[in-house]
Amino acid sequence: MTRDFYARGVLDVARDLIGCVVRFGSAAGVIVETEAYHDSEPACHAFVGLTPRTRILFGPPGFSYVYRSYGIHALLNAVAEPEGVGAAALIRALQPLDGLDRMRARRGLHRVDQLCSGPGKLTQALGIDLAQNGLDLDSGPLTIEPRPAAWRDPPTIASTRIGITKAIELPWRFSAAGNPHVSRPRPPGWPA
DNA sequence: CATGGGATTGACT
DNA sequence: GTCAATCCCATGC
Repeated sequence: MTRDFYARGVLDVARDLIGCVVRFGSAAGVIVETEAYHDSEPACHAFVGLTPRTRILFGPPGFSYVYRSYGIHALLNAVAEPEGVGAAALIRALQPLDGLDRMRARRGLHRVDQLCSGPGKLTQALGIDLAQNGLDLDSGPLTIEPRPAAWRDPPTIASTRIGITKAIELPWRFSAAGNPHVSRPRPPGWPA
C-alpha cells in the first residue's frame, strides 16, 4: 500500500486494511481484524504527546509501530494520518495465507484458526518483534499488500475495542464478518 | 532512580 | 470464570 492510503483518517485506514495482506519473511496472512487509535482519545499511546515512544506514531504514515504489551507480546500497528498527527491501526488478527508450517512451528500449535487469531499471536506466528518497529510498510522486509481479488469489498463489522480501560465506548474495532480467525471476544451480533 | 500500568495470552479452578 | 508472566516506557521525586 502506498503512502496516500495511510495518510487518510485512521478509521478509514483501519476499515480498509481488512482484506489486505501482511507479509514478513516466508509468512503472510490476510488482515481480518483491526482497531483504530488516535491521539485525541486516551486509549491511544500518542494521547500523552510526543515522547521517544510515540515518535513513530506522530511521524509520516505508512510505517510500522511495534511495541511490547504486558512485557510479553509484540503488537503490530500501521501508522496513519498525516505527519504531526499521532494515529495508527492495530492489526489484531490474520487469516494465514503463506508459510503455515513456519507459523505452526513458532506458535507450537497446529490448528489454523489458532495461529493468528489475536494481536500477540500473529506477531509470534510471523516472527515480528520490536526490531520491526519503524519500518516502511511499502518497501519491505515487512509489507502490507493490496487485497487479493477474492477479498474485494469484504463485509465488515464495527464494534467497540478490546482490552482497554479508557474510551471504551468508541466503535473503532473492525472485523471481517463471520471470519473464523477473528479474535475473542467476538463482536455483538456475530454471525452463527 | 523507583514506581506503576498496560492495545495479551495460556494455564488452571 | 480467575490469574500470573514480564518488560518497556512515562512519570515523579
